[in-house]
Amino acid sequence: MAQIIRIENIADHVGETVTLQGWLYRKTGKGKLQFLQIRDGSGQIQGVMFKPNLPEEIFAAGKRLTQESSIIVTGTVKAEPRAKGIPAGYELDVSDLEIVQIADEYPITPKEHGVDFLMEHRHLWIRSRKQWATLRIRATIMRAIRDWLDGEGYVEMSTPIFTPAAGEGTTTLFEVDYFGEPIYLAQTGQLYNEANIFAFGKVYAFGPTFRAEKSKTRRHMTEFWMVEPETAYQDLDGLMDMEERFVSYIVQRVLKERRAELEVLERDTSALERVVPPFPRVSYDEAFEKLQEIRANSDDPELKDLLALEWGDDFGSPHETELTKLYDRPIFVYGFPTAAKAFYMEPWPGRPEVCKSVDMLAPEGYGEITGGSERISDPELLLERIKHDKLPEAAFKWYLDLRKYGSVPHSGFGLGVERTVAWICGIHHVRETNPFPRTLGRVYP
RNA sequence: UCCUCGGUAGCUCAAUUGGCAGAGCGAGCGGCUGUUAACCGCUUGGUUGUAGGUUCGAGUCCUACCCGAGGAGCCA
Repeated sequence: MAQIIRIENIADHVGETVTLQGWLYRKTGKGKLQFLQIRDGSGQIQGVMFKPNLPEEIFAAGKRLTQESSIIVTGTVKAEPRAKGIPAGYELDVSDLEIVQIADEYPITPKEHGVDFLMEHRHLWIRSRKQWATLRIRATIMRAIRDWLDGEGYVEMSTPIFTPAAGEGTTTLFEVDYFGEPIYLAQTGQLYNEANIFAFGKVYAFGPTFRAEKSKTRRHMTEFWMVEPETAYQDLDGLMDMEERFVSYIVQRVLKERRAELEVLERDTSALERVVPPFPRVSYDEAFEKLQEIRANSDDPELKDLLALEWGDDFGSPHETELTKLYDRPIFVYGFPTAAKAFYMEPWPGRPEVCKSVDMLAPEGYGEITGGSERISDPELLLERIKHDKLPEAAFKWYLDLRKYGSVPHSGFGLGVERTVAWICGIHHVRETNPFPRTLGRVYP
């Protein structure tokens, strides 16, 4: 054995003899030549075995290898411009091969498979190139999220996952038995973060969140990750400024650090290069007009039906999709009708029928990736809204307290990690952006 | 909950009017010095989602159910 290295560092070892610990991803034999596609979790490289250059038993060991067999391979690193590995441009001239285990017949072949089969084998599917690339990018996105917020002076706060039923609408909450009492898995940490900002000024929560929605679409999961920054002394305009800087940083960071993975995914990176501030800001009223226009000009009766909308309705995904088609970068839609939004959102000055809410819609049909608002800071108005929505006042006592002891304008948003990963990776369905997705009707594996 | 489509070999799919259940891939064996979804030859492969019905005969037609996919609704 030589020095053990990881494939992602292969460029530092050209001309050296090194050892790789990994798995056989694929093999092609050609008589006296064998090509082993080796992966070690950090990358992929082709190992070349030429019979006349090797002891007979080593070459024979190569022939025995099955897909996903675990192997320890020693060889000389060569620069080879035509090699397609990850990173590209390197090859390993194999001199020794140790078999750790000959893998059983592996169910996932290089050919095509259906969604159900792949989801049933998710524990193995994550080894495949595109899944591997997606999940590496996910990790980078999660790191970029923390790096940007930490760099801006935000303090990470853990908010509870066990929560009392703060309001109505428990139909979308997962109920848990808490020593005989029903409690619920958190849908958001926002209300707690509104308490946290009065102690720390700028905070964020980052973790899993749970929604018992019976949604079976490519953008829904019952368990997903969300980052929720909340900022004191920040109004709606300040919120949009912050969001566009934040999201641009994440995208540019992925472009910088995960080129090889984006290439595996065949992602059009020019669409990502354009993600720099400022993002277009479209009011609900303007968006409403645009959608009416698109609907009027459409020849497709089905689309006309899907786009039917009255002022005051929240947008569905068909509306978001049509709207984002008009732009080549993320957009903000702000000023939604108050009736369609949550009780805590600050009303628009002089126009109480709309509120200081904002969604960010990703381009290329990906739709909503963030939702946020400026929060009500006036205690009397907040109480009025709680009563208007017939929410249990007692449960919000602590929340109302926040408006009594040094209340300030403040705002925040939630960004859905899986939807963001899907957009940046150019992946159709959010289920591929989480290693073990929980969706309606599937919790295995 | 509603709409649409589907369920046949380990996988992806085919099977004409109701008439012998097939192909490719995978796997196994052999061949090949530049493959990378390799290629060539041979071998291996079936409770047609479940239950019932019609029929001389059902993968195909009928009924009910189960499961999956896409979408809608729903979704701070």
